[in-house]
Amino acid sequence: MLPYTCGLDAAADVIGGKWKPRILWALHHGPQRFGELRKEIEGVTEKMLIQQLRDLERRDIVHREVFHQVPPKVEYSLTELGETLNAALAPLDAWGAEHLEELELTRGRRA
Amino acid sequence: MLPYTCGLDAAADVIGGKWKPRILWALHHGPQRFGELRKEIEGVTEKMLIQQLRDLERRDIVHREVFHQVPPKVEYSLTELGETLNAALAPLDAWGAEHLEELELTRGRRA
DNA sequence: CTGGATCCGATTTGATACTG
DNA sequence: CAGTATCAAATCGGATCCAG
Repeated sequence: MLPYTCGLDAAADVIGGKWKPRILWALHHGPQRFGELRKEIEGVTEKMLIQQLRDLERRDIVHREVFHQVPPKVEYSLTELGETLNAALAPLDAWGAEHLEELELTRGRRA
Repeated sequence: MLPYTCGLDAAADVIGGKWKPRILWALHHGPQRFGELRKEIEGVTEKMLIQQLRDLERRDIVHREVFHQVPPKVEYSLTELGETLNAALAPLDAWGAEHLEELELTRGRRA
């Protein structure tokens, strides 16, 4: 596998995929339980959520904390690295918000 | 299809995929011909490059200018919207660059 | 040189049912 | 509640050949 060619390349690899931006965004507000994330991120299946969370955990972007209780409780939160990533993502979010309408218009059509 | 839930969501949709960030990055330096892009973006096939360029063109991120010559010449450049996107991408690039080493280390392993 | 068309395999995503 | 397992569908990426 080729090394990353620029920072953008590396960052894209971390946040790539359909759900990771949504997850990061959701965790922006503070630690969240699995079930809370599932409700907040509309349309995601348990499988995908777990898969993506595990991946972000592996990359040290999110922290997973298990509370040994009945019923079970697991909380996900941003690590320090995750916080810096989210900060770097903020301008992109602002850009998307600013151009939301035109982006909706040109969405998903295939020539 | 559900509407975008936040700006980040929308932006991710635009720059998503394996090659789009690389393309944006390459066009950062100014207008480029098709062949130049192909050389600069190591590993990309003609098909993928075309496909992604068309998509970015559709979204009004890149501009495509055809010079009716022999041999043919086509130049790609960033639109104004594309420029603003690239600007919003800059912090993300900086983040990736700053954490390049640790990101390389945790890359691509699947549990 | 630019780029369209087709075929194919790999990867990603999803629906559903099940477990501690 | 949090997570797993399995199977199937959709999408993505790449190789190759073809055309203006």
